[in-house]
Amino acid sequence: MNGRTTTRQRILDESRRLFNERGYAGTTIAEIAEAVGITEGNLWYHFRSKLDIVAALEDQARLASQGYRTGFPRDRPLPDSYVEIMFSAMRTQWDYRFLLRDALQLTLGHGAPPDPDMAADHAALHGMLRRMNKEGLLRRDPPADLEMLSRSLFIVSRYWGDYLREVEGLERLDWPDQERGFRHHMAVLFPYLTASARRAFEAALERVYQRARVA
Amino acid sequence: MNGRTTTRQRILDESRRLFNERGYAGTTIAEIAEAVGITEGNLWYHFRSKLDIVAALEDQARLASQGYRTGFPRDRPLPDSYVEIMFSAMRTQWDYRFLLRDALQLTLGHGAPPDPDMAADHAALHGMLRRMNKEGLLRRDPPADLEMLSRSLFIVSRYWGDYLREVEGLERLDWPDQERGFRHHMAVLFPYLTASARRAFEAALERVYQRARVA
Amino acid sequence: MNGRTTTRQRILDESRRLFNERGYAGTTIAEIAEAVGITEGNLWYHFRSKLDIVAALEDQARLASQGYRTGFPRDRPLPDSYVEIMFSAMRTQWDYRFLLRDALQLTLGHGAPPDPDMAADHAALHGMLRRMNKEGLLRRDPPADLEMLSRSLFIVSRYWGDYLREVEGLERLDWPDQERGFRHHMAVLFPYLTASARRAFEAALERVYQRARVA
Amino acid sequence: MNGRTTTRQRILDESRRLFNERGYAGTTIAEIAEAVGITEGNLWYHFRSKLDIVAALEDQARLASQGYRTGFPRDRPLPDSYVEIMFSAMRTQWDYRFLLRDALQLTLGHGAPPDPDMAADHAALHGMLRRMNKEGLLRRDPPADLEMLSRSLFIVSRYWGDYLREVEGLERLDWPDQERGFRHHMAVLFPYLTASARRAFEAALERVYQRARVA
DNA sequence: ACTGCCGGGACGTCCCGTTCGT
DNA sequence: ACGAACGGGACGTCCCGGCAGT
Repeated sequence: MNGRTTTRQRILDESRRLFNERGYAGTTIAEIAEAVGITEGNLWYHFRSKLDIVAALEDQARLASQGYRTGFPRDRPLPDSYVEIMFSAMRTQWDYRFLLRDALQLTLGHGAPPDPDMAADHAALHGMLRRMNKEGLLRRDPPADLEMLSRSLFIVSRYWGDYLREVEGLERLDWPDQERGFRHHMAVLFPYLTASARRAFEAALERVYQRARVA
Repeated sequence: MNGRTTTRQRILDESRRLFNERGYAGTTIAEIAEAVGITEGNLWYHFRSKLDIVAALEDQARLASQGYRTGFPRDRPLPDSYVEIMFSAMRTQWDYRFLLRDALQLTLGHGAPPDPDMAADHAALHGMLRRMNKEGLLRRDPPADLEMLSRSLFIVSRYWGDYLREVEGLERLDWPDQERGFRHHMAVLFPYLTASARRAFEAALERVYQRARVA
Repeated sequence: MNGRTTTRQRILDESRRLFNERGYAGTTIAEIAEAVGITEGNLWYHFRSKLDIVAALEDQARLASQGYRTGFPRDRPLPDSYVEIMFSAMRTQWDYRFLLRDALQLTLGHGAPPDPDMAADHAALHGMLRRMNKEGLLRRDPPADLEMLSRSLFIVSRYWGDYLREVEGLERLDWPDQERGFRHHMAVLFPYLTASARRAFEAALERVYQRARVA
Repeated sequence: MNGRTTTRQRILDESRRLFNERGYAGTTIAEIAEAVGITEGNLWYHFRSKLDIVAALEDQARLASQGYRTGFPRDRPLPDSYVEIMFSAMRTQWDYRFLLRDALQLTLGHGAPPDPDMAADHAALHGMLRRMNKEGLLRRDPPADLEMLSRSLFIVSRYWGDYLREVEGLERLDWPDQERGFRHHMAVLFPYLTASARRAFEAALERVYQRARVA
């Protein structure tokens, strides 16, 4: 309609939305076409099969997650990196949540392994915790099992959106909701932090909040 | 075949399994009938529609969750109640996980509210934390936001199974896996407990483990 | 409608007719269903895919051709066996001609070998010629290459129907047409027969004709 | 790409190949466009419909068959004309075989008559046999029914390619295969020839073979 | 309680013809 | 001459609900 090749992107956006809302199998080609405002025939021109759309969305998700995992300068203070990466990861995992939720259906038959990017996100989190431990940000008193702690933290941020949807009936994840999710993530991490580390995290959080409110 | 009304139960069991594995929309009546070993016509005799099966499964799930929420004697020590209830909740939420995951598809159209039992599970957890606080099992030092803590704890136990499936590729939740999940739940709770409370929880955990290994 | 399981057979009959007339790809499921007088949904109950119909027709054809290849008593005079087998083969090859004509489309993808029954028919013909040679029914003067002769004979009877359709525009193969085809087959064989063998074949032919006219 | 109007010819070549291999209905516009290496929109520029392609191919076939039917000098010895015409006819009938095989689908609806060129080829063959009879090349002993003989001969050469494909699984008709086919054609004609005519045909055959091996 | 059969409709796919812009 | 994009509809598949018969 407006730009040149926007139709393809509009298809991807609407597909992602519908897949997330109704699941892959619960979404029909006709619904996608209608949401985009084109005919099914035209949709077929852009993507020859429903799985082709998923493949394109997978590429998008991969690009996004690689972006925030490698895109932050190593010399930044750890709390800032931690907060920013976790926020980006939460957002991406939510935006493409059907990829994980319906993974079993999507790979049914050609037995693909579980998504490697999920594990990569978790590994990044685990790595940051180890670095925080080395740099003395974690308390020694209740000795933390970093592996277990990182997994719990991962779960809280990964499934925060699903929790909201299932328990509170929300269908969209606005900024305040995401902020709340991150606070729950932090509620798990905080008792393991030293007093000074807590202050550093609070400050880092505040910086991200302000930037987000501007945008 | 053997008993009188076993067919109905076999239908429910297989449906639950398939719905969990492939999602509601991704499972066909024919697949259910074939898995049970009966014809589609016979299946129709027992349940007139696919949603009727879901309704029956919802009743089962409701009965189960009400059972463990009200079935424990009030005079038991809190740690024992906590551990047993959380274990039962984890199991039930996993066994009927499609009810939550596909809730949006299942209520699509007749706009039903989000599942009340989920909120009830969370409320029970919240209530136990408040009682634990009153009885002095929680530390005062890092003052816990009980609402937030209970939500994080809920998320860890509720989505532990999904995490395993998505990240580690598991398709079944055996006892060791459930035990691991509960340890992650505990890793979140422990830094908020007093030293004596921790010992009480460890003992309660051990009792449940032994009982489980016997069965 | 009338009998118990006739629907399945009616589907096979109409499918065979339409596949022969319009080719496999040129025939639609809707056309078959309409020709049978049932809905597409019901047709799907009997055959879950278009290729399933073809598979069932292949079985029918295999049974028929095995029938006439093994069903004739070995002690009959050779000319009678020859005539009867060739007639039956002509009929079956015509009735299921789409199986051969569209073989490439039907096996496209799962690279099946060419139909073995065709080769079996040709082998049976070759074998009869060898027996005729041993028993002195063939002339020695223009020494026949039996392999080549049997192939030419096979081609004339196999493609007689196609010839009629393509050149004379016929769509059905009535008895007089089949008889004409067999005469062309015989026109190829006769110059290779001894005088007495010719008379024996003429008599065998006459017997088949009379039987056919009665039926 | 290279020449100006080559695209049109490339379309015709690939279409003919695909139609022969998969049948008219079994071939899609998209497949043709992909085989040629152009877009469907561009293909539409050259041929507005699938049937337009067929019409152009029919013209090509007509031109070719008229060429070999009228292109041979009348004063050549009969055996040479016979052999050369039959070879050319075999080749053309094979190259455009889908025109005959799928004739029913192609004319479905606007009830066209069967292809006149087929009859013309057969008429030419019949005419040559009559001339051969007049010039004493045929034996009197087993008196040949020229009409029937010419039809059998026609069938053997016309369907030789189909026979190879159906029974021997070949997909291409190389020169040795075509030569074999012509030998089978000759195996039908030979017993009707006089001894001297046979020698003349053998010599004519040899001349064609040598010319073919050079090219 | 269970089977065989059936109808209507939806889904994913895909095809053919067409229009634009370059 | 050619590529990008598109519309409308058909095809094969398949699903869900339903009923007669036993």
